[in-house]
Amino acid sequence: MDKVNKIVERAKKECEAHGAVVTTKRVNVLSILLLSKKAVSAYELVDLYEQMFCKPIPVITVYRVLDFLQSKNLAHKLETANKFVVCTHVDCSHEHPVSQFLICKKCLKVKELSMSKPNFVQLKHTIEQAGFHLKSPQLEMNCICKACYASAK
Amino acid sequence: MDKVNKIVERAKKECEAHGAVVTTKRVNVLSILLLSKKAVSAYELVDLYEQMFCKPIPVITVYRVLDFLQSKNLAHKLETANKFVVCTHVDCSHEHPVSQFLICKKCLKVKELSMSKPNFVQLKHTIEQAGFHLKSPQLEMNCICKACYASAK
DNA sequence: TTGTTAGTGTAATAGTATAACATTACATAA
DNA sequence: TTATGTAATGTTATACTATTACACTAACAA
Repeated sequence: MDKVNKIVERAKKECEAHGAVVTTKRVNVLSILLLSKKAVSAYELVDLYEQMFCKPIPVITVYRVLDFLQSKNLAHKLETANKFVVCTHVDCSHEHPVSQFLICKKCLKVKELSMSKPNFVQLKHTIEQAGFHLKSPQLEMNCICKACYASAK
Repeated sequence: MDKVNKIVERAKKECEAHGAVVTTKRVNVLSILLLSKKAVSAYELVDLYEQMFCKPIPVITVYRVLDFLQSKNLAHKLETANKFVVCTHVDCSHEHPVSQFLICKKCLKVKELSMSKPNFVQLKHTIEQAGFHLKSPQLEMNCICKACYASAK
């Protein structure tokens, strides 16, 4: 719990540095994401919020908080899973890189990697050649984690 | 229309070669996908089906047909859009490659590229290093097509 | 004080997907 | 032919994901 508080503190500072208002709900939702070992849906966040903070939260508010967190690069939406994760780079201030998410489709554990610059340049080039412009480079890989792979045998 | 029929004929042969039963509904849904210039949702398929064939089709049947088409590599689901497209490699019989989908988030036009073998090997290696196994290598890129990009100015 | 804005709440609804169970069509064995 | 099994399809209901429209509140500025 202490660990989480520390990370939340850091996130708060990030927020303030970006001119963002840090409300209780935003901190609480972020805390849940930080505590979660896996990607969670908006409706799961509603349930977890009530469990952890003994207060109900409407799902629309969760979506709005998630939008806010995403706009500050504190969280990501996994489009292939319709679930959300905290940004693992929340504790570093440098420019946000291209993310590659390895998503275990069994347990929803997620690992966020960064793409190398050369790879990114190459990718972008390929896309331009095909007549498209890359909008938001976020790659999601349909994976199985070691643990699930082992237990599936 | 003739062109579509030809492609459907080819798909039929593909199906039969794979030991698949080719029903009217499957052909019809495939035809709609072939005719569509963009990715379509299951419910859009329900509407288009009724328009084109003057017969209602339950959405569950559409989902089942889509599952079938996907299992035969005749169609793909775009996970980031919850929409479906015909496989552009439907007319070649070789082993199915890794697909990279460039998806225009404005008009839903989709281009399906194949990943080079070296890139795939590298990707796979990276993923293994991170403690995951790649399950189905399908990459979806959040893009804007040239036409939409130009008209957005 | 009044006005403005950001944040949040209430209620309804749109859009995506599947579960559970019933029925039909067709092939094949008895 | 009849029985039987299997694949395909249909009916109904429901779960899950996301947003719209409008109302309310608090904090701050003019």
